[in-house]
Amino acid sequence: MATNVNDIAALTGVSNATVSRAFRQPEKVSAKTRDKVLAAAASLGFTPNSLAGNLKQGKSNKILVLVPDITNPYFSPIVQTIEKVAKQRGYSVLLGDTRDDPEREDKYANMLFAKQADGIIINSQRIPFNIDSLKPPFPVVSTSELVNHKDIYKVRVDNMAIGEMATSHLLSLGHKKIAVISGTKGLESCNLRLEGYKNALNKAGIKYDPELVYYTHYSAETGAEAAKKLVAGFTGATAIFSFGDLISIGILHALNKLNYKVPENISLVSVDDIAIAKYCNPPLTTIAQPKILIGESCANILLDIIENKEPKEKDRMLEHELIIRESTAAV
Amino acid sequence: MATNVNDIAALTGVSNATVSRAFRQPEKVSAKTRDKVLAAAASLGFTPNSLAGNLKQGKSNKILVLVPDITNPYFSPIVQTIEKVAKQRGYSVLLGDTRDDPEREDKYANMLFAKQADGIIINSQRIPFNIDSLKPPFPVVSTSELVNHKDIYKVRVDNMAIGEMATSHLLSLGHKKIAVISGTKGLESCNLRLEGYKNALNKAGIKYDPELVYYTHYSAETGAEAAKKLVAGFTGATAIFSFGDLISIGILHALNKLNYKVPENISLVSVDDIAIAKYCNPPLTTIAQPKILIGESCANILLDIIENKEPKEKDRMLEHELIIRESTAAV
DNA sequence: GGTTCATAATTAAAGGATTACAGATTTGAA
DNA sequence: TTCAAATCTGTAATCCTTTAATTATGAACC
Repeated sequence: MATNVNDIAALTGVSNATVSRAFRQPEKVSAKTRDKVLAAAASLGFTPNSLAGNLKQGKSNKILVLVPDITNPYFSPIVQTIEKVAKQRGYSVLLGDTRDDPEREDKYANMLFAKQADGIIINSQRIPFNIDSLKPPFPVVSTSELVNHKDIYKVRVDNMAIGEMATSHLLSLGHKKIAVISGTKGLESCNLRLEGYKNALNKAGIKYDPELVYYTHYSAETGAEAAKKLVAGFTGATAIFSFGDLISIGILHALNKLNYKVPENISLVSVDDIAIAKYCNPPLTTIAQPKILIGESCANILLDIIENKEPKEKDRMLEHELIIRESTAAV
Repeated sequence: MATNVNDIAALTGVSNATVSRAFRQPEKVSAKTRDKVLAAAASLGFTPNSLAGNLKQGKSNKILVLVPDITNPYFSPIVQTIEKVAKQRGYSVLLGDTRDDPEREDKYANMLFAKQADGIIINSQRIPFNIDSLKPPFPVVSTSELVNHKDIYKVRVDNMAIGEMATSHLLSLGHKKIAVISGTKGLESCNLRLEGYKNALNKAGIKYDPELVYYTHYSAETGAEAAKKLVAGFTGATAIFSFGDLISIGILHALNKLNYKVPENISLVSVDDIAIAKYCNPPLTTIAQPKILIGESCANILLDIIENKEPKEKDRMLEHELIIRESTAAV
């Protein structure tokens, strides 16, 4: 059973170099030789061992994609797009589902140093390694703000503007008491969205009331809990700005159980525009994040870095968009 | 800048073999030497190059997971679980999102032959390579029926029983005219579920009516279209058995637009129990597939094969369960 | 002190493809 | 026909780690 280029070389009477070239740089081999080699390889079921090639070339042709939760319909299309672009450009995707566990993040990051991945796309707040141990340009792209890392390539969205846009939409419908159900406390994106909320309130001459802000996590389950608390709080809010569609799905569920009608009794706007947002009952008004574009940009920028094509922008800010559906209405 | 074991060896005055062992089999190195080596490596930021190790050992420590659509909330938890188990057992996951495209499937399968992955988990109908080019036990696990491949390890669910269970549930509520909205035509799982539907009908003495069967795809969008067609068909069905929760979400949306109330006007049961099924409006009655268990089994079986621990069962059938929520009611 | 065993460390040979460089052959022009 | 240029092929070094086989070290005991 043929196992390597030498066997094929022996069999076809050419050198191992030629066999290798027949696979990797076919244009450098005469048609006749190439056909002969490829035919012999095919007949013996031989495929060049990429591990050897990877070692020799010092390159794995793989990129690592870290997400906190692949199950979250916000992240999955991003990963899907990254995979698509990567494959087009000749790379494979290693998936690291970190669950926001620093230990797992660290372990995955180590694959970069062990040369198992040529670069990494990080969809969480942390950079799980000392950036100085790499020499620039770092093969790293992050989708977070990372205010302390000006030297890292980023693809992101203007979270402050998003907060302002969502709030303004509710204000324009006449809402004055707007509750916030935020994502995980402490996330920079959440801070910024809240900042935007305050700005919009401020411009409308409405005083910010911290009592109206609830913190939860990016899941339907915790969103439902937050909604229950909100209702129990008797705040008199006529609208809710939730920081994620998944949270909104939980809110919708809880509100429904409590016989609150959306949008008749209370309006709901959120962020993400995940695939099922338009199929909710009622369909969600939400601020769409350009998930496909985010994925494409992350992948292309990272691969450009890896291939020494300096990407244009170091900090790419992508457009968001308000999608008005049926979960918001005038007071 | 230190780049390999030899550098560390020179620096610490031991041999490269000892450096290697300090990392891979630390128990075989005296504590003193180990500490010295590891300290030197740490101070120089050295991590052994896994590509070289992989080559030498003829093993990549990676597994390939093929899914038609990572965005589908049925697949994402399976992948998430596989990733978790794999990491625990020392493997990384390469993600292949195939979109049911045979060309992409083939390309990915080739990674197995190029030694870039030690095994593969396939969540689609096809085995995208000639199984005979591998020698048993094949490092392949499939979640499909694959009736023509008795020699492949499988982890699956009893789709016929599922079809029967869903239908029986509706029958027990007094429904007599039950429409089916199936997944993609031709999928073996769909055939079997339909078979189960027929069996249940048969036992209840109800004649099977092919006019009541609609084919669509596993997405909310196409599910909604199918529902519209169904309503336009004036079949008089009082219940729908949809083959996936995602389809049901589309159905719910369409029905809602058409002012049909679920379950008052029409009952709806489906399959999967995806995470948001219980947060739908109304919450979906559905037959849960054991997604976590499927993921765990796939991963453990595959890794057992890879590590030459013969797995117990070649064809593991996992339990499904009817979860009664609020989308079904008595006629 | 001299032996005997463990234990620890070293030597040196893979593992399989890639590629710079050199040598060979063909092509095309004169 | 001849020679330069272009194209193709071969040689051999290299990528870096792992590990079988071997040797060195040291502890324990008589």
